Amino acid sequence: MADEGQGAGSPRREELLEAAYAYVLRHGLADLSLRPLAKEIGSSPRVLLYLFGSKDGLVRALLGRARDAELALLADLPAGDAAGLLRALWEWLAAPAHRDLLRLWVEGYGRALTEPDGPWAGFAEATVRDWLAVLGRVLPEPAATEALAVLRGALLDLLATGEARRTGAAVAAHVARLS
Amino acid sequence: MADEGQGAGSPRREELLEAAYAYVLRHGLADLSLRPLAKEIGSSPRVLLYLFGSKDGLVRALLGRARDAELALLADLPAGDAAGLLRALWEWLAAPAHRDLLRLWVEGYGRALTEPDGPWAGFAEATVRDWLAVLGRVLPEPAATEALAVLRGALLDLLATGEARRTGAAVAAHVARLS
DNA sequence: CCTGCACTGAAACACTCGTTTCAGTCGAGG
DNA sequence: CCTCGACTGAAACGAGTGTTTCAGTGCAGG
Repeated sequence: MADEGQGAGSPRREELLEAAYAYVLRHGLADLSLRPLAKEIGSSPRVLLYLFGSKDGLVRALLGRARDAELALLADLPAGDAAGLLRALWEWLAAPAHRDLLRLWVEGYGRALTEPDGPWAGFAEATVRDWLAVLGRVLPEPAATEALAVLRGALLDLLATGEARRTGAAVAAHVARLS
Repeated sequence: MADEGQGAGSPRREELLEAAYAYVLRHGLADLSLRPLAKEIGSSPRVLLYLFGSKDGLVRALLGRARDAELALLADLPAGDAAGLLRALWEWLAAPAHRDLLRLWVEGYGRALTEPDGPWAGFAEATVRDWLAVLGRVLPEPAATEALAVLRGALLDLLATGEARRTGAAVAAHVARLS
């Protein structure tokens, strides 16, 4: 990496990354600015640049942090049949507590599509692969891709309309046909 | 509207809007800036502000223009059964010629979720409603919401990975179960 | 003690941003 | 001719941007 800054694995860096991550969950990544961010997490632009190398480096670290949160979810899923897995995934996606993370996720996804260079590069494709790997263990193609599409599409619907009942019913209808 | 500028329906405005729309399809909306945009479409920031009132007014007009393109698609769809409709929709979504529009669409969707105020407001929900209205004519709930989810989810997958075969097969599998 | 190293504060640099001010140009209507 | 309104160019304004420079602090190991 050419942009990691000086304190690659330092504890102070982890600490600030965590605080910045919490900040970004609330404010989004789109018009992230160093001065307001630094002020709210009790740091300074100078220090963020020192620890992350550049703003792009910071954004990359934040995106990586978001992906870690996603991978953590996918890691400790109840190992069972496909229907149970999908139900667990949707329960997680629909939980209000995860809404901020998922909004951030959609934002990063959108940016990654329009700007294939820059810090977002590869973010969209990476999450598709991550999820497909999990679903591929319990479903053959094309059912895995279809299940992923249902979850992602229903999530977009839910985030935009807030209608948990309708979107939940659609996912349930899909799951019901699996068994 | 408080932000439409002076030349609400002028021909010059339509002309520049069209040029700006083409520009935005190529460059995305995220870091749109008046000076580079004006330069490339043969105008000036001064004029854009005059015709659209503010940058937000311009962005709103561009988002409206994108939605018009979407509504035009939904309007002249072959009236038939659900399976035929879904196949036609996916064919449109997967067409390389529409990729720029769809990327712009994802970007606007993401921004609308993270910034409920501002010019993006309502964009995400509006497109969900538009599509659901069309699908609701040939499919009952929860099948309509599910079909929308499959199309949207498969589209996200396709835009990120470029794998037309796999995503197309997933949509086809879903459609096949309808009849 | 002293040297090095991780870290930080203050201030400046060199932009770019949306927007405004002022001064026009041009063609149509009275 | 004259005026009015639509439209435009040049330049400036003030704020905010990522980043750099310089000058430190405080604490570890030799």
